[in-house]
Amino acid sequence: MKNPLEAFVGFHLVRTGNLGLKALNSSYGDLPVRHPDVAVAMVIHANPGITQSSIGKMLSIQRSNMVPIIARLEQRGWVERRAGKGKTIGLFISPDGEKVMPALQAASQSAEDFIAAKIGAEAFEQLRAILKKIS
Amino acid sequence: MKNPLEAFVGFHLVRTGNLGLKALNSSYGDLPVRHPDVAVAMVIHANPGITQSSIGKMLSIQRSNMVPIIARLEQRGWVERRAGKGKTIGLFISPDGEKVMPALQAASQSAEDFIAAKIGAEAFEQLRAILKKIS
DNA sequence: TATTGTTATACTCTATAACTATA
DNA sequence: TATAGTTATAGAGTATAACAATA
Repeated sequence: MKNPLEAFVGFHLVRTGNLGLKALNSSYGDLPVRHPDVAVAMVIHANPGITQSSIGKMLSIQRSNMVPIIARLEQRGWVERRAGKGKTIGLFISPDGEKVMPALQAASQSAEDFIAAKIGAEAFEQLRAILKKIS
Repeated sequence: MKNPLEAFVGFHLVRTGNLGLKALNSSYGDLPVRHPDVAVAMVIHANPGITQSSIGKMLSIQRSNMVPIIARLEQRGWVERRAGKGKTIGLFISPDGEKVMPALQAASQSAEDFIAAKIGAEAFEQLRAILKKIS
């Protein structure tokens, strides 16, 4: 049976995007997070005091869709909000958040390993370089 | 501002997958289709008489999620169903479907061009080769 | 028992519009 | 005006369970 979609990068991107999604979310195991939560936590961790809007721009997440993500992270006590200029709110990883960050990093890394094992180390590195070019 | 996710292929895949999704769906313009419809139509076109289940396996779409896709294609008169062995139903592109296939192909190709323009022809070909390796 | 088609449903993620508050 | 945060809502896509029909 022929798969005519193999020639189309667009369709491939959609499918492999879903593969990445499943790899990431299954890697979290019992951790009560989804992949956007982890991504946002990592960005806050690397940029203490960053605002929701800035994170949204960095990760291509709409402002409105940032709200429930931050709310979850705050509710778990992993992220703190401190008033900034105007209506802005600075975001910081809390002490409890610092404790869980290594687990989040390790889980994300295991998803990386899963993908690398699936396509081979060489293709994996090429893929990383190209995707980096896109964003 | 640092973006720690640039190091993670998994997150990249999710984001670029969404990029591919938007590129594809916006390329269809006035055509009353979404990207799964086009993908399925292309597979039927390349494999006359194929069953829903086989398409689902090829494209990683659940059996249950194939139902509304086929229903839409049939309702538009682009796809015909003919009884096969047992409970199986063979799928075929109808004459009306044949007429619209070039437009679907062209639209999908324009999405390809959009992505290629975004990352450059060289990276695009590398990307195609690697993604082909995944599926 | 295994496969196919189907229905119903829940969940995740994204998109849009509109509102308030601040500069 | 422009930006930040928020609320509400709609839509697309995926996942799961359960059922009937056929081999």
